[in-house]
Amino acid sequence: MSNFNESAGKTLRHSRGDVLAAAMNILDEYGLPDLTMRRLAATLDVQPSALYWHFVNKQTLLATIADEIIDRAREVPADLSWKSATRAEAEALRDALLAFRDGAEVVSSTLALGLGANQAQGRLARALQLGDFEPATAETAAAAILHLILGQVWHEQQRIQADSLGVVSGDATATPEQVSNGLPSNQAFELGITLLLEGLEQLANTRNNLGTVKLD
Amino acid sequence: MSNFNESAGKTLRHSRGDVLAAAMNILDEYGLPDLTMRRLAATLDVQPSALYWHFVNKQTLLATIADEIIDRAREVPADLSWKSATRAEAEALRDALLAFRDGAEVVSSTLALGLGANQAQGRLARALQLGDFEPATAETAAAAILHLILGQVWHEQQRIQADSLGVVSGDATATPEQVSNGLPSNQAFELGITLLLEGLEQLANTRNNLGTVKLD
DNA sequence: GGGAAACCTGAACACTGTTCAAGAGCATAG
DNA sequence: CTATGCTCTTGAACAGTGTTCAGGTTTCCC
Repeated sequence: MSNFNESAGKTLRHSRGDVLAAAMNILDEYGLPDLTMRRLAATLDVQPSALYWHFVNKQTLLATIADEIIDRAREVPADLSWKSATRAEAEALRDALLAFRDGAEVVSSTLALGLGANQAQGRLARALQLGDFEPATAETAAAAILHLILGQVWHEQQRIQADSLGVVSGDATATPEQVSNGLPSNQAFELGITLLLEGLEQLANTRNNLGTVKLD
Repeated sequence: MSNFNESAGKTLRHSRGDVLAAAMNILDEYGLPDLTMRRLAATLDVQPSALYWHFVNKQTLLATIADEIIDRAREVPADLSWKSATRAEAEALRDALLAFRDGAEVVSSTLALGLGANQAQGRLARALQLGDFEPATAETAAAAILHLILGQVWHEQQRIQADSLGVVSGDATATPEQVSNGLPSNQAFELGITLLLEGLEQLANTRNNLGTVKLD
């Protein structure tokens, strides 16, 4: 039999973590549409059916990836006000999503299917609890912030990919920052959560001063 | 040859509008996963390839559906303040999304791909312009509101479908309103846009009083 | 009637996720 | 040192997806 294994390929018998890592590598390098079970199996030198021993579904694979993506969001300082803490959590979450190609879409989908990625909302809600909001209010506001972040980053990552391809948008040499006459992504994100945080502070004030809240 | 056409089936030669209508019917009755080109063709008594004369892609079909969904959003009164007008537009948009099964997911996807559904953001931005916000600010705030609506309605419609199936969530006879200890959908939506609108009003005030805006 | 445009057929291509019986590889116990 | 059992993989197939294309109809209009 051949004795020297050239090209360093055949590493037999992978673990669930190996499959997850390989999947996240494909996702980050080639994007979500290229993350197919057959391709994933090929990079592991394995038949596609072998993957189903580690993950019962492709959906649970994606959910695990989503959990891992948001698990990598950095910790925020513990001695912040509710407002700064919430903003810091939001920024950490945004960065975590941006750190992975198509990260927002993956997390969005699995969150919409109710599978995973609850930790994101949990962290935001915990930061909000530092203010004296009712639990249901904090949880709902956290969901709102999360939806805002996911929508914006999804949009942003889509445009990154569209720009990487040769998609010309009408005029040649279009201003790279504002495609649809809005603010650039960073400022758009900052504006969004600032608006929500200001709104929440207003809510806290009226609650403390009047005891009841009057909307609009 | 047979002379009486029984079972009232064969209506030959459809138009683009027919295909669109049939597709929207499948979407509303059976959901997005069941909206396949083969099934659509079958309901029209046509081969799948025939559909590609009317729509070059399935994606453009979905984009057209998305446009149609938000086109059906009701008009809002013209004599409102920027705040009431924006809220009214947001509610009209939400209702339009809820009126169609998986409406939020369809609009979300096609909007993320930059294909259509810009009218939604346009209407929100136009309402915001009634306040004296800078155009870029109004456009960005409109995008934020849109993302919030899409995220919440997507989540809501997902749960509607999950509840229609036999998905039990831990405890039997779980409270039908709040699954993850947040507010019910209507109030969650109301809270979300109220926060954004209050934040915007605060922004307008500080701008008018100080000439410059200080965040956080 | 003739010509052009609108619309459709039939068959294939290149994929996708998923299932299943069967078989290797490897550790632990007798 | 063989045997039992668990972990992981094979190979082949199934049922489904969006899409293409050359060649036919049917319908409208001059």
